[in-house]
Amino acid sequence: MSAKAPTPRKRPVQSRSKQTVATILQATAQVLVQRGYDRTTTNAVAERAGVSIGSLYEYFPNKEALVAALAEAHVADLIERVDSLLIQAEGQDPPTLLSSLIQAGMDAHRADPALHKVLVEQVPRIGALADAMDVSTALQQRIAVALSRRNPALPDERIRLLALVIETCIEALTHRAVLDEPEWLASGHVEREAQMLLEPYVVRALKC
Amino acid sequence: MSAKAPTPRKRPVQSRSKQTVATILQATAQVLVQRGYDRTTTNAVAERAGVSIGSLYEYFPNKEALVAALAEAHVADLIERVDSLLIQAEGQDPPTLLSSLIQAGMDAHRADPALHKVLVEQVPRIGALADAMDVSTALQQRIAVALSRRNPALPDERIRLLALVIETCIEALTHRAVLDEPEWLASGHVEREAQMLLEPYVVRALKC
Amino acid sequence: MSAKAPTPRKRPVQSRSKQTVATILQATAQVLVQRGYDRTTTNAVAERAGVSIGSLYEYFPNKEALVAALAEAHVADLIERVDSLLIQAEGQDPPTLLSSLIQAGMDAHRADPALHKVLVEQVPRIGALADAMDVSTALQQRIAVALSRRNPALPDERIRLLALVIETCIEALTHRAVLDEPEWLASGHVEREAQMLLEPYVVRALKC
Amino acid sequence: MSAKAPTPRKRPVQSRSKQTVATILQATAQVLVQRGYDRTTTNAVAERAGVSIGSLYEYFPNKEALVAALAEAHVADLIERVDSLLIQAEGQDPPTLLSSLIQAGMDAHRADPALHKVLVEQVPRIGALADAMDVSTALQQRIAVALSRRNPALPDERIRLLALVIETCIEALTHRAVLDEPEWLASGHVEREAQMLLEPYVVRALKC
DNA sequence: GATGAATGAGTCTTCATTCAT
DNA sequence: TATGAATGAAGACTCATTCAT
Repeated sequence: MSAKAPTPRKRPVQSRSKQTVATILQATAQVLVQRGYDRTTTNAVAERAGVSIGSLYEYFPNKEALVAALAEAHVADLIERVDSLLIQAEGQDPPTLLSSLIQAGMDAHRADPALHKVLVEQVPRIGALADAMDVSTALQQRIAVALSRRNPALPDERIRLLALVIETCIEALTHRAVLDEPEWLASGHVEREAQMLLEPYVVRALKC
Repeated sequence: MSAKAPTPRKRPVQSRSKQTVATILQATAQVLVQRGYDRTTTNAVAERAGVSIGSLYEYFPNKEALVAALAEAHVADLIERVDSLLIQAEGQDPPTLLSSLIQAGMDAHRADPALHKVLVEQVPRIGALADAMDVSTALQQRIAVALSRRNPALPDERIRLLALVIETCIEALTHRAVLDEPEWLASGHVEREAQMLLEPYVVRALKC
Repeated sequence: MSAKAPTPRKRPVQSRSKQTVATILQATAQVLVQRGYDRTTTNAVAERAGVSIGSLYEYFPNKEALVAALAEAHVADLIERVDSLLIQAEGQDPPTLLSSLIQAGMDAHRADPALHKVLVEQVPRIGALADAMDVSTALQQRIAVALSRRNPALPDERIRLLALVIETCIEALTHRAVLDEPEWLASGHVEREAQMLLEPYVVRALKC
Repeated sequence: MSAKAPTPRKRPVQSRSKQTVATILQATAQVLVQRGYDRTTTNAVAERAGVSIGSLYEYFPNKEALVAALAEAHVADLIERVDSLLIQAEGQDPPTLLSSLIQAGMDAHRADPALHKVLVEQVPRIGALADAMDVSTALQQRIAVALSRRNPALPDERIRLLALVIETCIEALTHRAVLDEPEWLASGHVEREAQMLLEPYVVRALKC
């Protein structure tokens, strides 16, 4: 719960170590979802993972690093999904691109919404955790690149602002749907609405 | 930080105790901004407020309630601003209404952005805190009413979905601006962009 | 919960003060029975009594004195009952005397068994409280006097030992009945048994 | 001291931790005798035991459980003594049986009278502590069995009442002697007196 | 006398982290 | 590498008691 200067720990190289790390991260996710961040203790995680608390600290220097690793994995997964959809959308027109982005955002959050909720609502965005959970910056960069390809004439700042607006709204709508209105997420209402909201905006912006 | 059965506390009635409560809440905000939620201790708050720890617990049963009271006040202030702008926008056309909403959101967050940032990023949305910080529901209801006046023919669910989209996007853009791009907030870029994004969407939706 | 050197407080002389003291003692008994000694707080007593905490401390220097006063009253009541029965038993033969003693003990404990139970089981016998709750010494003296009248030839130490045995057993049987077997108390079984136990013992002892 | 939901603690399995638990219990007894129950703090116990406060809480969830464990051990020791004497008294006549019971009671209390006094006079009979300190029930059962063997014809309720009277008186006389008149305990006076009191009663009761 | 807001020393208890085995 | 017993700093919270009004 505090911020020390953690001793750097070894990265797992052997497969057994990798397995241990994976087990610990799974346990972290489970305990996090069950108890919330504050009531998640490293001891509980170790017990759930079936490893000793000493072993846990062999791989993670402190609690923050533990949760950060989990958050990083979660974020990496999300980024990966977006990337793969962006590749498919290569060369498509702006509305289709947008649709892919929306799809990617929604899909990503459907993966483990309970974990996502805890990470968003309870994990303090501070220190290493802030960085680990910063998915927005990465997404905005990718969106900026995609937009820039559609209209290379647009000034850089304009592109960045557009990307910010698009990414912010998709993420926010997805979160709101996941957290508050799961049925609207499932029924595709939110998806459709996002498209209706963003399509005119993007199309017009790319024309200028 | 969890579900206790806290002793019910007395409500401040005399002016002396009202002053004490106000002082404690001010101190809470200061310590929260300075240290973050986790490192905020009730003892530190009491010390900062210049009252004894006992006095703090005279009025707040635990840390959670303390922060919740502060969050409630913050949220109430925001709601009040929106309400006053909505009254002014009474009878105006949709674009102007939208402009007022955006204005209200941005203004509200400009009031104490540092406190807002801590509340959003670090305070766990759990128990009493979750309720205290739920500004979205209240705002969506107000927006729904305003929209319904402009087009009473729209079905209720459609209105609610529209309100959700509008509120979510305004809040998200404001937050993103406050937290990540304060200069774009100051320069009015974000405001203009929000208007460009939402105006076509709202206008078209109200016509159906 | 500790032992300071309490400032001596004034004794109530006016009738209003006496009333207040009585009210406070009643409240003490109620809270004590409801919560047990440890969880009895002076604030709760004051609130229950309908007086301010300041007023309570006007009459009782500390928590210990408060409970001690209650215990003293309880004990005085018990002693009074025994005395009145002993006067009636004046001049009667030993079995009748014994019967009166047993009767007195049982009756006394039937008065407010719940309070009695708390005083016996939870109030720490320490400092002023130890004295306040020492009913045994007083009773043994009275019993010793009564026995001595029946057989003045018995040496003093023998008398004291007899009184100790008699008083101890009556008190213990009554307590056990009150606390564990109320139905045997109500049905008179314990009373009869005590008589059967003590009568031969007393009769024989007084003959030597 | 009330109804919490204490985290379940680990049972000591390794010899190292068994030693720790034993040390903590010893320290508890010492602090209890020195300071009394109220002024006994878990920190003081840990310090006296030479272990960290964390280690104490590793094995005992709270102060109540700590003292309860000690009381249990004390009571178990007492029961064991009675059992061993009862086995020796197997087949002996009632007066001898009675003598053994009295002997057992007195001996048991001679073991650590100071601790016994604190447990009896200051530890609140509440929650886990009430159970831990309930030696009477166990003793009465044993006495009932022994009596029943001497006269199987007696109805069960009669047996239980006899056992209650015998146990109550022996315990009370022993306590009184230990707490108030140690010299009469040492000289054997109390022992002799108890025999004189109970022998006629028991002999007569078993004949009916 | 009465009031009740304020006090703060003192406790219990947790849990991230270390280190002897 | 693994274990898990031990650590202890740190923090939440209570309640007997005081004293300004």
